[in-house]
Amino acid sequence: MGSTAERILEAADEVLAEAGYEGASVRAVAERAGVNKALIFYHYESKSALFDRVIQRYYAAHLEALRSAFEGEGSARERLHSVLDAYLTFMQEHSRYPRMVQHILTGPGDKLPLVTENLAPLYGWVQRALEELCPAAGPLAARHFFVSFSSLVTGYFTYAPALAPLWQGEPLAEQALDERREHMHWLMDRMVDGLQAEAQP
Amino acid sequence: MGSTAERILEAADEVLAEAGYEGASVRAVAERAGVNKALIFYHYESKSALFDRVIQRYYAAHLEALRSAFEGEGSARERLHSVLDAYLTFMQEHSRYPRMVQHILTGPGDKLPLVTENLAPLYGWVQRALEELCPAAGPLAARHFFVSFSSLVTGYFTYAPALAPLWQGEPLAEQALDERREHMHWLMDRMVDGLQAEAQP
Amino acid sequence: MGSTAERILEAADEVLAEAGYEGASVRAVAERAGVNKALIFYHYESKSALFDRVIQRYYAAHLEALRSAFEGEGSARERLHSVLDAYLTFMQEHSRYPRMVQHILTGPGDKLPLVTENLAPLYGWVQRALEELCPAAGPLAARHFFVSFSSLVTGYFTYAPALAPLWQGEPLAEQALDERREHMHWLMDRMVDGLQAEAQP
Amino acid sequence: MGSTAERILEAADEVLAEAGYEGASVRAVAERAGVNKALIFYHYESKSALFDRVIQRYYAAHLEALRSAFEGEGSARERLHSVLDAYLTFMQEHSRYPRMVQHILTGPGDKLPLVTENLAPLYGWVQRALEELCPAAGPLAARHFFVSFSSLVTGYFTYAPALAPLWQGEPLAEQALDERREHMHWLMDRMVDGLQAEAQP
DNA sequence: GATGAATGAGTATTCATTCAT
DNA sequence: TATGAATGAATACTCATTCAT
Repeated sequence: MGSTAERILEAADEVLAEAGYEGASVRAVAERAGVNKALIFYHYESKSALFDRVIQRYYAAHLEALRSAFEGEGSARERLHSVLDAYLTFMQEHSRYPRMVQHILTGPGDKLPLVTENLAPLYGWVQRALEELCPAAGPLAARHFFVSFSSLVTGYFTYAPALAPLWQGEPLAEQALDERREHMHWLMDRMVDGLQAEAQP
Repeated sequence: MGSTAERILEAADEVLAEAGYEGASVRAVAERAGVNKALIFYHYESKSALFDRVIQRYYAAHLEALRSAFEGEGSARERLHSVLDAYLTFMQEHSRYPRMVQHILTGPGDKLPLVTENLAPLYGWVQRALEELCPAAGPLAARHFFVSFSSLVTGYFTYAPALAPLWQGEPLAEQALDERREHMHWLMDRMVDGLQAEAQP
Repeated sequence: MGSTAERILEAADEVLAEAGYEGASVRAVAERAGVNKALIFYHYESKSALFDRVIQRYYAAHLEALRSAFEGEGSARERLHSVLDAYLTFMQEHSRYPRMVQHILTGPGDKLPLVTENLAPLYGWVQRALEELCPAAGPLAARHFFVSFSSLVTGYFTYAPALAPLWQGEPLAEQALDERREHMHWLMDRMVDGLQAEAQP
Repeated sequence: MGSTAERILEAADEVLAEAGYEGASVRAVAERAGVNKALIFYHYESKSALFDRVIQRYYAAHLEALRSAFEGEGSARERLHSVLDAYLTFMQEHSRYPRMVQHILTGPGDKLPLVTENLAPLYGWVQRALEELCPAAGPLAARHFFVSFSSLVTGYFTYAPALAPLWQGEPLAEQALDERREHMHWLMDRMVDGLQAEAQP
């Protein structure tokens, strides 16, 4: 539980969130974990491998958190709301994670495969969840909604630090996040409404 | 036009897009611009100042591109569509820009003020454009739609490189972007429909 | 004893003596110590901290060498001669030190506090040693003799390299230093004679 | 009078006094003189040549100021006092100069010939002024008094910045310098007294 | 497991100097 | 005379990584 390797991983998590992969340094991780710099290379092969683990750990938890929601019963609309809830709850509990992913996605391509790999299953699930609502191609195809959902959920965490000075309170406070959740469910309903209306003119 | 200072700025733009601020090096900029490293410090005070210029240049152009759309005539719905069009066109022409902003937003806070400063006027414009449609507070307040619009527009560019292997073609190709534009106009209409329905129950 | 950190310190001592703080480079120290440049920053925080150590080491030894002479028994005249002897002996054994101090004193003020700090106790000691001989104020006050003694002792080492071509032999050779010591004791006696004569007219 | 070349020389003077040769930069001189950096190389061959000029200018004025005092009439004692006065007056009017010389003397040897060259005539004059008072060799030879006088005069300016915090007032204020002058004349008298006593036992 | 020491390649930045205009 | 642009070599300092203990 509190093993050294885990303490290092936890420290790496914090450092990665604060500095991004390029800005993060092994020394910073060692200092935060309270261990010798060389020990990090004993437990993890390299800086790159260490931070890969941090991301992988998040992805594993993320996929696990969404799987049951996708596999749930009920109408497409119900399942989508339940997925959105699970998604937002996970993000709320790990608000560093969406920021890390966005940072990797917009950074140098080296780390991109890490994201792509883990995005693939999610992409498949969303495709299936939307297949009865969406046309197979065109601007209302499932793949567009996949991007839209992802952007909407993660974007809020991306913009949060820039919004803080413009808003009255902290965008990541619990109350603010609850309101955001309502906003997103409302959006989701409008999308489903719209898709159903398109289906039967 | 092709002055050395501009060649450096152009090179810095490319390097910043590829590597992000932390990953970018002055040497890389110098090599790409084909100039001596020291010359960069002659033309720009520091690495930080150089990349600030790159961002500011984009922001100036971005705000200029949106101003006329916001100031246009017509119904709220029409103006919103026109803003969305201007927004997407600008992003399409400068697809590195949204990625840079997202990278800064999710990185260490040092460069955050640069984004906040420039986000403020945009925030004000959106508030005004939505004021007749949105309630003053709660989950349907204008500020939530500001985040949603921003996330939707920029998110596509963020996710593009990760989507490429999952989709059949390049997401930033002209045809794909046109389809995305249709998708976003459809979303915009659903939002406005929803807001108008809320207004008169 | 011959640890790497000490080898670096010794090399820094030599380099500082030869080039002065501004002229000294970390590379020069590394080369002279036969170690990697980065190792210097591992053992000492910065160039500034490294050279501070060099000076502090001298000052600690210097103060230690003079303390017993100041605390000795005997008449004021005897104690002054004994202090002068200890002072000259220390300088003779560390002839780089007075030159370093003079160089700092006449250079940019950054490093000045380092000297001031260490000069303070010496100043106090001299004040006390002279209090029964000197008036409290005016041109014969102890503080003037403090400057005069200090200048006379250190000045010889300052001028030594410039004197070498004018004199027949090396001013820092043992024999020359012994003669200089006699000169200074003679001067000291003339000063004490004079002060005593002033006291009882 | 206010020609560009002179403005540069004046700026170089100030910069040299503040930073020392190693710490001084051509850019700093250019900025202070309000001219383009390259112009300095047009008027003066190099950084080294520029600062050499600064020193040479001082030395020429210094020798000129002392020549008449050395050549004056009167007893040896009178002439020595008059030289001391001229010396101190010159230093008082150019307090940067003694500090520059001390800085060069205690720095890397490159600039040493500049000092030695100019020290030689002064050395000869003092030898002659003292020849009737001093033995030809030994600890009371003229050459020792040359060093002692020089050290005493210049040393005060060297130690001034370090003394300021220990003393009540600024050591370079006019009043303080006047008191110092008295102190040195007293010392001079004690030396001459002593030398004359040695001559006739 | 864990540490202190060590290194080569990298970082941003400043230097004195040159040259075309 | 004067300037803006340009450069190669230097600056202090940090990096991820290795290794002996």
